[in-house]
Amino acid sequence: MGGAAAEVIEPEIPAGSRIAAILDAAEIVFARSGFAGASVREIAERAGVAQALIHYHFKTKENLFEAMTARRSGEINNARAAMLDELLVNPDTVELEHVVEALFRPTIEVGHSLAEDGGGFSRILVSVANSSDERDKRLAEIYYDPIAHKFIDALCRIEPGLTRKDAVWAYMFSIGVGMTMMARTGRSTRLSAGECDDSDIEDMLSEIVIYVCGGIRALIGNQERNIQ
Amino acid sequence: MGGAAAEVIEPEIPAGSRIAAILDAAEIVFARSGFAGASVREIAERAGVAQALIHYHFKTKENLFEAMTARRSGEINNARAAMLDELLVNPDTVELEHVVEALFRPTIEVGHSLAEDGGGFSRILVSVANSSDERDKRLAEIYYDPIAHKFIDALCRIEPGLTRKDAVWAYMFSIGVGMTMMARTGRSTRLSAGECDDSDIEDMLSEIVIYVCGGIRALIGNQERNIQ
DNA sequence: CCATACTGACTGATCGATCAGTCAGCTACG
DNA sequence: CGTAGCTGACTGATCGATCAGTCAGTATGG
Repeated sequence: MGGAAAEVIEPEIPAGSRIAAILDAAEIVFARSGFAGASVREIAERAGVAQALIHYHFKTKENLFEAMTARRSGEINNARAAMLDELLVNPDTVELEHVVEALFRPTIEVGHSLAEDGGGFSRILVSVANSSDERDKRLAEIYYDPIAHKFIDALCRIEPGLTRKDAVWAYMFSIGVGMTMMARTGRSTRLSAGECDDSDIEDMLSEIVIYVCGGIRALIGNQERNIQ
Repeated sequence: MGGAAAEVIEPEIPAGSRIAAILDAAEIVFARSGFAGASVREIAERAGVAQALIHYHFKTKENLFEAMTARRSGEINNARAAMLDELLVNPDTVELEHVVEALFRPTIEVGHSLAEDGGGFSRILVSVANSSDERDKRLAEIYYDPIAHKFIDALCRIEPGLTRKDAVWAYMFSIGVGMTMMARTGRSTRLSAGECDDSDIEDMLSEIVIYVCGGIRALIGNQERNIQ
């Protein structure tokens, strides 16, 4: 019930260290089994360290989960912010498609780095974003609300016909579409008998950009209809 | 691994029975804590039965989870199919908006029946749909792929400009948008300072229909651009 | 010499599952 | 009618396994 008082963890993790090994292992295990389903023992085993070392560095399983989330979402959101800022240097030439691209591309590029099946952090991101669990909601608020506001502001700037309210809906719905991409369940492949391969990320992303931009522009159109 | 040989469970559950009480309790507990996070003990306690009774009726925790999923998804998908079939009686007058409405409305109406915060089965649906876990993927395939094919077929019929491939993408992306609605994390409310209330289901649904139809129509437009 | 990094051995709690056994109700037979 | 035989529903007690977390103690490098 703490409320607003929450701080971002970002403690400089030296690559190649045991701590990094633990976080890598945690990413794989949490991605496969979820928070409750994962065991600290398995993470320790995969990282090649004693279980007690995890508690030594991170104190609790929850802290470990947060540290792992913080590391990757830092990477992702720095890349997103950089792409967005670069676009907004010349605001008049920015197209909606560019903003949507900046929203999704960093997520898939770092999210699929680890784990043998390319699932990695993306899977964790999906479950955190969709969870009603208090822990997950808190993480979403701390690590993803700031960048969300940046993108919502950008939408309002480059599409002046969009109300603030519709911009928030547009953002939420678009993130929902992105979840389809990141969950990587193989369902689209199954439903299409192979035509829609959700492991072909480039193809999928180009379809998503078309769909999402169409959705956002429809919200603008609707607003104009309401005014007239 | 098993493969195609999977059967739909649908064993006629008498309402008011102890079995129904167990399923109701399971729905609430699984929705709040997920599969791994939920305990059979807590479900038994909430249902007011001995823990052993759950194992007597369902044998394993997994079977219980499947039975619970089967019951609600049966309800939801029967309603969806009925709405869709009624629309397709007069295929020429059907608008895309009607199909999208048929896709989402039954889900929210039965999905929010149980559980104090109105979360109920919707939350379970979200996690099953986005999970890469084998158990969840199997459930999605058995209980949701058939209705998915129906909707994809309907999209192709009423929007002839849509290729089969883009219809599958359209379906997947739209389901992704629907997840935003069903997860009910309160994030849209937070990001909009109250303007976008994700507990106001009617408002949310009307925005979703606009967005989703815009997205689908954009995929049609893109196909035409490719041909020219 | 001392702090930091690290470990093996351990704890109490909780997990899903199993067990023998109770009990109400039904059937069959004399 | 009555009672023996049987069944399905259900329970309390308890199983071994596994969980997150603790702690005393060791190794190591500046």
